[in-house]
Order: sequence, then structure tokens, then C-alpha cells
Amino acid sequence: MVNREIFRKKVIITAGQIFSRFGFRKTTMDEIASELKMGKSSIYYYFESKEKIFEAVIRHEANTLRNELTKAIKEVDSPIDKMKNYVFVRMKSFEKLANYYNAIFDKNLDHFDFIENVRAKYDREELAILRLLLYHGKRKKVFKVDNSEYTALAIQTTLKGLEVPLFWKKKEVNIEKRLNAILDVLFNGILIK
Amino acid sequence: MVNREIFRKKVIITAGQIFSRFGFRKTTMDEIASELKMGKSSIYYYFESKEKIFEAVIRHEANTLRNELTKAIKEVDSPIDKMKNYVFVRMKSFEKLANYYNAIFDKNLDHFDFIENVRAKYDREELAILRLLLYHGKRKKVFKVDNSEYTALAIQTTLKGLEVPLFWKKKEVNIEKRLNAILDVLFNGILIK
DNA sequence: AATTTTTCGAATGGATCAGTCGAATTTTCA
DNA sequence: TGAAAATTCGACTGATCCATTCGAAAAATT
Repeated sequence: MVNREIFRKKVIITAGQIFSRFGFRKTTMDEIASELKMGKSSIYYYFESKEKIFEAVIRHEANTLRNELTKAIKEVDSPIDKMKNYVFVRMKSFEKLANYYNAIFDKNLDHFDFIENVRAKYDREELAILRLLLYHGKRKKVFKVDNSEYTALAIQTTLKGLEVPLFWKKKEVNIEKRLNAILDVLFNGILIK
Repeated sequence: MVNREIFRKKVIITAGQIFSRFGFRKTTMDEIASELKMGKSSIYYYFESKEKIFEAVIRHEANTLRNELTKAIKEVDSPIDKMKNYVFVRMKSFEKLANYYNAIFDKNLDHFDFIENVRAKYDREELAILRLLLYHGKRKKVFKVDNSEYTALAIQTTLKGLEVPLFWKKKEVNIEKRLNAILDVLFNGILIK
């Protein structure tokens, strides 16, 4: 049937949201099922196991990001090139990550801690790139930013949306500075000229 | 001993971070312990139960927010009054929440689903306030915003930092619009004049 | 109405996890 | 110093949770 694929995709999307929020271990089949408004036994009609769902989710995510990458490349022509370029780098960097994943799937699948580490490392890298971008933009008088560290954090959270950067767990977050960074950006913008 | 209180506070802070990320049920004592770099049995020397820790965390959080509220009130005098005023409302609204919590603690403590509902409701309310603020600011030509819905979302995520708004689980997030909202704000600011 | 596809409720067995206990270790202070 | 008090911890347990199975009901297709 053709519906089968549609349903599988629905599961992948839904499960993906929950996995990305709680990780593999903390996500239960019941949660996925109830989000899909069905009994959990039904899911097993489409997927062999929880791990197989996870695998599908990662593959789907990797593909999505690859697509966004190529799309972003084609669009580097607006006056906000600089920022779009960041998106480019972001996606590029994620490609490497996707390869990690594939490598894992080709072997045995019991490395979720490892995956978490890779993701945390990726998040940290991403933040560094953003901060660097802002810092250089500031020196070259393209951007005006007060605190690039916190502005970078603000952008990263917002970009990621639901998916909170993993390594933030370790990071001490100063809400005062965070708020100031947002206010600054909100009311002044950061592009000069 | 005086160290006892210091240690209890350390537990409250650490546990608070994990609880706010994963909720009560999904947080394990082992996680809290390993984050504190100690065996979990040791924690029971300071706290009677997991629920008692949670209770302490909520009380602590409520107090912190109350303090931030009074602090914010005193600071309503900068040219960015409007935004600070939002912070006021935010805190005010959280006070109500804190009362809910207290009410729950005075009765039997097995209502975590209820708590989740209250928090989700609060998050939704908060977003509504923000959106309204932006919308009226736009009409009165105080702000220039393209998409107040998404700008509001952007601000909310960033403000909350680690703590992702609960009801977002239900919300479909369009990364394109989200990105545009940020870029718009970043490069143009939203305050007119 | 027979067959195939899809859903679901109930059951299970293994894993997980809050909390206990007694012993080991460290700290206090005489 | 060394006895008493404070603190940590490893090993255990019983209850709960959770992925997965199975067979039967329900829906869809022929």
C-alpha cells in the first residue's frame, strides 16, 4: 500500500520530536503512540523495534539537513549574505555529523552515549562559529554587537527551537546578560549601514 | 553543621536543572547523583525522598523569580521600558504559578501531570502577552516587526534558555519563518526612532 | 462474504529505579 | 592520639515501568 509509507513518515516525524527532546532512553513507546493517538502495539505493525524507529529518524534528519544545505547554498545573494553564510557553515558541519551516524548504523547499534557526545561536540562547535562570525563582523564594522558570547547563545537557542543544545547542561546561564543581549539586538539591530 | 545547608542548596540547583529539562518522572536519582559526582545513597542523607527534592526545587525557583520580579520593578526607567515591562508581567504571571505549586504541596503530592498542565498553560499565556505587546507596538509605530508570532516565539525561547516552553511540543515549528524573524530583528532592530 | 490489512487490549519477562541498610571512611574535637 | 559523630558508599530489593508479543477484533479491499 501507499499509505504505509505515509504512516511511517508520520511516525518518524513524531518520534523525532520526542527523541530530540528526551533522547532515546527517556522516550517511551507509549509517548510516541499517544502523540500519534493510537495504541502502541499498532506501531509495531510498521516498525520492527524502537531502535529501528530511531535509526529511521536519524536518517530522515540527516537528509532534511542535507537538503536545507543545498537550498541555502543557492540562496546566497540577499543583502544578508553574512548570516546566510552562517547557515551554510552550520549545515556543512552537520554533514560531517550525518556521516558519523551512518558509520554507527553500519555497525552494531548501541552507542547512544557516543551519539550524545558527538551532538554535544557539534553544538559547541556551532556556537564557536557563530561567536567568531559576530566577533569578526564587529571588528570589520559590519555588525555592532555588545556581547558576542551572549548574542551567539541567543541566536543558537532560537535557531534550534525545540532542540536545546546539549552541552548547555554544563553551561552556567546568566539570565541578566542573556536578556540584555536580546534587548540590545531587538532594539538596535546589529547590521551597520 | 553549616555545610549541610550549602550541600542541600547544591543538590537543589543541580536537581533543578535536570528536572526542568526532563520533568519529574524522567529524572532519576542516579542522574542527579552523578551530576553531583557522588553515590545516590549519599543524597538520602540530606533529603528524605525524590519528591522532597522536587518540592525544594520548586520553592527555590519560585523565590528566585519573586526576587527578579521586585528587582525588575525598580528598574522601569530606561528607554526600553516597554520590554522591561514585559519582564514585569512575566514575573507577575509566574507568581500565580508559584501559588499553584504551594497549593499542591499543602495537599498530597502526586499531581505532576497537573503541574505540567499549569506550566504549559503559563507558557502559552506568556507567549500571548509577548505577541500582543509586539502587535500593539507595531500598530502604535513603536516597533517594526514583520511577523510578530515568530518574533514572539524567538524571544520566548531565548528568554527561557534551557527551559523550553512546554506546549511547544504540540506546535509545528517552521524553521524558515523562524530564521527570517531572527534575521529581521537582528539586522533591523524593531524600535522605531 | 471471504480475504487482507490494520488496530488494539492484555499479558509477560526483563530492565530500571527509588529507597534501605550496614559497613567503611572521613571529620570533629577531647 | 583515639573515640564519637558526621558523611559516603556499595550492594541489595521490591515495586514499577516498558519494549515487545500475540491473538483476536475491526476496517478496508476484493
